[in-house]
Parts: sequence; structure tokens; C-alpha cells
Amino acid sequence: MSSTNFRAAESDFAGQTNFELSDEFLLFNDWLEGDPPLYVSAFADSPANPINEVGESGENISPNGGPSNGESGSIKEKKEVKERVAFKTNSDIEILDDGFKWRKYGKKKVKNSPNPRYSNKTSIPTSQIHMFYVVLTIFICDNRNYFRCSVGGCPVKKRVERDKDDPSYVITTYEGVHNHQSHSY
DNA sequence: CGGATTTGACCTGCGC
DNA sequence: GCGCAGGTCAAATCCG
Repeated sequence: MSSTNFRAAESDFAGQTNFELSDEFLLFNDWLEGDPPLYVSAFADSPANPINEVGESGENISPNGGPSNGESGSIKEKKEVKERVAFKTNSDIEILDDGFKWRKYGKKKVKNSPNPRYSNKTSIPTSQIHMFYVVLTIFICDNRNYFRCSVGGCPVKKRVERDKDDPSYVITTYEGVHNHQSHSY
């Protein structure tokens, strides 16, 4: 499953301009070889290339048709399009080891999530049912976490969140290219 | 004690 | 102009 599917995704993006395969692809490939139960797909996510998801056999399953040729569309020209790679991973854990060291710098609650989950506010007195309800109402949410590569001067950022449509999937979005090798080397 | 994480505040862009 | 949401900052806190 995984690695074949993943390589299909890789080749799918290989022809795109504005898009360069980075070390994460190779590291994820290695990681998948060791953990075959996980399903992983990859898709491009940039203003010029909204979402091109890759199916099991590598075919493009995006409703927008085939992979973009990368030419900039009508999106705001002033906004620089950084290289961005997103991984969709079927996993219970949200923080996957991709061979790089990350420093968390922010967290956001995703509003109106169709798949609400409880936050980690666990110290709720269960005897107080009313309060329990109130607290849950306030804190039901999904979180989006923001990370920066902890290597000084490296511009790479990563964003981790649950898939809105299927909470069993974790979407990890990488932005930029590392200017160094991973710590696993 | 130093590095990592948490979390509320702040900034910015966008739609109405 | 205003409100909202996404993204980032930075002080406080945690933890090895």
C-alpha cells in the first residue's frame, strides 16, 4: 500500500513548476517502509494550485481535474507562493517524526469543525453535570498547531491539523525547504 | 537552568 | 469601517 501510493504522489508533483520535492518526501518514504499500516497520500496546496489529491493508484482525484501546471492563476500576485507540501496521514497521533526537529510556536482552535473533539481540559468535576456540560460546550474544538524548524536560520514551517472531513486523518503541511539535513543523518 | 511548550494578545488580510 | 479568521509573538510555565 503506502510506499507505492506515496511514490505515485511524488511523481505526480515532479512535473510541476513552483514545486520542488524536498527531504521530507524521502524521509516519509523511509518511515512508511517501517510502518506499513498507515495510509498516506500527498497533495499540493497553494493559491495557484488549490488541492490536487492523489488516489491509491496515483490518479488525480481532485474535483478540479489534473495536476496544475504550476502557472500562477488569478490569485493575488503580491502574495509570494512558497513551496508547500501537505501530507494526509491516517493516524491516531498528530505529531509524526519526519526526521527534523520542530519547535511549536502557536496553536489555534479551528472554529465550526464538523468533527468536534474535546480539548485537554480534563480536570472537570464529573459530579457537577451542569458545569461539565458548560465546559464542554466552551472547549469543544479542533486545534491547529504551528511549528518552526528548530535549526537556527532554517525557514521551514509546518502546520498540523485534523482533516475536517475525516478526523481519523492528520493533515501535515510543510512550507519551505530545509537548508540543512535532518537530525537522523 | 536552559530549552520546549502553552496560551492570550496582537497583527494582518479579507469579505461584507 | 467593522468583524472574523488565520497566523505569529512573547511572557509565563513546564520539564528534563
